[in-house]
Amino acid sequence: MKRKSITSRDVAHLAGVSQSAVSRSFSQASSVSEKTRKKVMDAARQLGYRPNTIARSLITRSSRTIAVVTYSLQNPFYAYLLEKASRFLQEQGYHLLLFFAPKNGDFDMVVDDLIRSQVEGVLMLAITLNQHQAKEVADFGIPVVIINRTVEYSGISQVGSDNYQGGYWAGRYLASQGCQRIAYLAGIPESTTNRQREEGFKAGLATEGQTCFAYDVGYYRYDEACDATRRLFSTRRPETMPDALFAANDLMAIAGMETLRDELHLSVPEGVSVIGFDDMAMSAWPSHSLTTLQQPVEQMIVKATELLLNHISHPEAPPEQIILPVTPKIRRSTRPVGNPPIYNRGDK
Amino acid sequence: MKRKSITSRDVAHLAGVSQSAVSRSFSQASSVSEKTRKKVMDAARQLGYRPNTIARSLITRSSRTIAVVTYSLQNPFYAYLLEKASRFLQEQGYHLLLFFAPKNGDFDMVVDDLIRSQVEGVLMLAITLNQHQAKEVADFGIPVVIINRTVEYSGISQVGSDNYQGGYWAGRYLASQGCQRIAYLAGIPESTTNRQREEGFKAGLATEGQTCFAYDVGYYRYDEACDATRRLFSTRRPETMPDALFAANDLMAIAGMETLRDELHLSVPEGVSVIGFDDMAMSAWPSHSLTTLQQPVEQMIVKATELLLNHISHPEAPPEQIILPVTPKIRRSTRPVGNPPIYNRGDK
DNA sequence: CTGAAAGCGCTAACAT
DNA sequence: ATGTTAGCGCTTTCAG
Repeated sequence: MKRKSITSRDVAHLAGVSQSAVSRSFSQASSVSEKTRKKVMDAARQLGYRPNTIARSLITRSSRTIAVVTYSLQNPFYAYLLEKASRFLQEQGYHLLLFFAPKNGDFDMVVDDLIRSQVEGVLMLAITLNQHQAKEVADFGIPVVIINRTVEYSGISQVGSDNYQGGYWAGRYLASQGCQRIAYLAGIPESTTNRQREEGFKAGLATEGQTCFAYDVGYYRYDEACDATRRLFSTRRPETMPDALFAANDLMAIAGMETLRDELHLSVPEGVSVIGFDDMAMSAWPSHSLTTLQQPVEQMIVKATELLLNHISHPEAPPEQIILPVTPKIRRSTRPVGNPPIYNRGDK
Repeated sequence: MKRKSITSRDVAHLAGVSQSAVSRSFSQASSVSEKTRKKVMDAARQLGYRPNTIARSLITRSSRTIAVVTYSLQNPFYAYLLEKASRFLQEQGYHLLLFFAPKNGDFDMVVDDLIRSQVEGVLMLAITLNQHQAKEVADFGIPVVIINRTVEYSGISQVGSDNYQGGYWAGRYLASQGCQRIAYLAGIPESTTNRQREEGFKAGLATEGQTCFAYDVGYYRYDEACDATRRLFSTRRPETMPDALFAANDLMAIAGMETLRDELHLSVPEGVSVIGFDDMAMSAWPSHSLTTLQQPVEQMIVKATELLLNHISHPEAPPEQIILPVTPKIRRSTRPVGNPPIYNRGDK
């Protein structure tokens, strides 16, 4: 980038005004006469001048940039969150710096990078900062809002949905429907989302006098969830085989269904009822038609971005934790109430 | 952002060295004695100092930032492209500024914003710049690489895959398999990807003496593709109903299959063969098992980012157009060769 | 190897 | 309303 750029000085020369007149002309509410502004704008157009955002940021000490940190876009739910949030922030005149959390877990570098970049705020999508990292960002005075994950550090704002309630609904619904052997397919075990969904689920089962029949871990990933499903249903004896599956997110629920149907030759919902969590767009597609707990994406984004913007303009505003309700979406991956399970495992 | 930040001056004071010594200590290959560097680093740690990237960019005239412009992440294929590209660039030490092209098509503002941001390069995912916009960016001296879309402006580098060849394969394969009435489900009609795929497709059909039996437009979107499929198959007379469908991308192909199976009660592949384009992760899932043309994502990203980085370091390097081969993935959405089509439209 | 000094391109008082 | 001046926090000559 050694290309010499056109500066406000150049424009000033050509327009025959002072350099600050140029600056003023390009800032919204500054006192410039229409005449000078016009002269400046003409000269600017002629030279192809653009104000240098970096120089402006340096002096105003505001980058108008927000960092969005995410881990993976493999899960369409997060791609959706990202797009929504980005568009919103972009409309508010912010720039978006995108960071992916490294797969190797070297998150400290990202945090460091974040801080150096002078971003005015950080939006985290389902990323857990540890204590130390969270404090580092907070101590630096950068507002952070975490979406869909929580962190044990009260200094940070978080918005998520009611995972416990969702899990509770799933557990209770399956049990009340006559499912007898209900399995749980966990996300990342130590994640708060997973823990809350799991606890809620167990509490829901308990209302019907049941406990979790089987448990495996899919780490919120498609392929891992396929494996876990195989393990969960790897028995030949019907009495040890689950007749329902609650997965901690939709991606895993769909992986479960695919594996059940295609590999294990078990039918959904006749043989096994399946419930997910999130309600991604594709969960509603006919081939999946997944019963799930819908997270209010729109609301989450609105709340999170509002919160972030508010923290930016009012640094002393106390952190908030917002929990939004989830909505059960009953589709065709669960049996209608009362129907007994039917096994029809193929023999090939 | 009125929070007063710790500057290199503060660190210099504490460490008892000059401000430039601090600067040197934080830049990789600068002549500083280990002793001074240590003093500086200690002081820096103590104060929680981070070099201000903005100030650095201003003076070095290099922001180490690349803009990624995309239109939508609704299509998982693009989410995947974005993640791959971002991670790669991030590993190269670049920051990523993410821009979404506004839905209302007001792309000029984004272009302007891009330029002001002093990004060193622009990576466009499936976004068409018009002549004027392309020139604007190029004239400013910012290298641009467009992935998976082409633009009629020779001053810009582009990397895509062989759309014509892919379309050709699809057309020829379906025709040679015995399909008689092959329909085309177009993406955005005027997009180059669509035009090339369509032309190749027709050429492929022609080798078997066929022409495109029916045509409709899905704009590369799921819901639009469902509608288009309904229109395409809205006949009662078997001889006017297509027996195969080639969609310009996987998302539409899947939409087609879903609609065919669930609404129209036509089976795939027995009643209708379906081929897509892209090979998204989910296309391989059992429930879709979509025959498609695989784009070499990994390669596309590698080539595109290499090209971009190269243009950044060698501004005079001429633009290149790279076309990568696609690979047919034959799955279960197409009939094995020779099997005659079977209609089994349900009557509900 | 290190410090002093001169800016990068812009905004924001401060005068006029 | 406009020009002048002083930096924003840093890198980079240039001396020493």
